[in-house]
Amino acid sequence: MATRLTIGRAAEAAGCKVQTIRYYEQIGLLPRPPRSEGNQRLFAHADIRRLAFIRHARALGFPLQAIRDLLSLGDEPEQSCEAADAIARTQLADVERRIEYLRALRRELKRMIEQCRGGRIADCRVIEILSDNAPCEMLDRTVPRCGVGSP
Amino acid sequence: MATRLTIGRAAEAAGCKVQTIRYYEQIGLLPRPPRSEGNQRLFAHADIRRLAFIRHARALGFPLQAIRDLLSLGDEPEQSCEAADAIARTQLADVERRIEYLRALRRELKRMIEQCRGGRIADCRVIEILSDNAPCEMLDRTVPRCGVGSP
DNA sequence: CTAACACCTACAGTAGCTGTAGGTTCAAGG
DNA sequence: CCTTGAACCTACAGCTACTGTAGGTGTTAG
Repeated sequence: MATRLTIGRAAEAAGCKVQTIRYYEQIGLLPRPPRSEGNQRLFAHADIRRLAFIRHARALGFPLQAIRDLLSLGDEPEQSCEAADAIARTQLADVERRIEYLRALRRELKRMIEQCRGGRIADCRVIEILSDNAPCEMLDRTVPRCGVGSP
Repeated sequence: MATRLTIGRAAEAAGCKVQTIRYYEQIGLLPRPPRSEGNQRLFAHADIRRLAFIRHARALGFPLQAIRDLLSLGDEPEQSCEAADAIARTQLADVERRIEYLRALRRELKRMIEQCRGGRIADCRVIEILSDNAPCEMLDRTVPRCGVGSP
C-alpha cells in the first residue's frame, strides 16, 4: 500500500505544524518528497516515521544537530552504536544538571513565598541567592543557547 | 570602595559575553551605567549581581520576561507582598512544571541508555525508542518552544 | 610614542521554528 | 460543469536570546 500523505495529513500524523515539515525539508533533515501533478508534496510512511523520530528527539531536548547525527547513524546499521549512546548520555547529563538546579530554585521560591506571608519583601532572598555563584557553579557556561522556555 | 568595572571585567565576573551585557542594557534589563570620560561603561557591584542573577535565571530556563518580573520583585522591596506573591507563585508553578517535564525526559533517556548494551546500531535501543512515539505521549505537546538545547 | 587591545555603535546572522502575503490546486456541493 | 473554500505552494518577515562582524575610538604597557 503506497498510501502517500499530503503535508497536512503528515503534520497531523507526526504531531507538528505544516511549516515545520517544510522547514525540516529545507534544512535537509527530511528528504525532498516526490510531488503530485499539482506540485504538492506526497509523503511515504518512512517519511512520517522519520518525522516522528525528529519530533520525539526534539521533545527529549536533543538539538537538531544531535538529531542529524542520530539520523545519519541510523543510516549505517552495521556500525557500533557507541556514538548514539554518547549523544544520549550527554543529553541525560544535561537534563540531570538542570533538575538539580531547578530543585534549588524551587526551595528558594517556596521559602520566599512562606516568608513573605503578610509582610514586605525587603528580605526576599531569591535574588540574593540566584546572584550568588557558589551554589550553581556547575551550571555556569552550560547555559542553554535558547532557554527551556515556558511551555 | 567605588570600584567600577569596565564591560570586559563585568562580563568576566558574571560569566557572560560583553555583547550580552550590552544587549541586556538595550532591552532594559540592566540600567544604563554611567560612562567614563571616553564614553566607556562603568559597572558597579550591584550591576554585576543583577547580571549574575540574570545569567543564573537564564541557566534555569526562565524566559527574559519572567526574569524581568523576578527582578521587579527585588527592585521594589517596600512593595506589599500581595503583588510580589503572585509573581513568585507563578514562577514556582512554572518551576514545578519544568521539573516534572525534565523528570519525564530523564526517565526516557535512562530507559534508552540502559537498554543500549553496546553492539550494532541495528540493535540500538536509543534509535529504536526515538523512532517509537507510543511511550512518550506525555511529552507530546509539552515540548518547550525553543528546545532544551545542549550546551 | 606606538602597538596592541579593549571599548564604542550598528547591524547581520544563529537556532528552531511560526506567521503572513499572495498566489495555485483540489475536493465537495449545487 | 462550475463555484467555493480549504489546503496547498513559495518567499519572506518575525520571534527569543543571544553572538559575531565591521569600522571606528579609547586606553595602556613597553
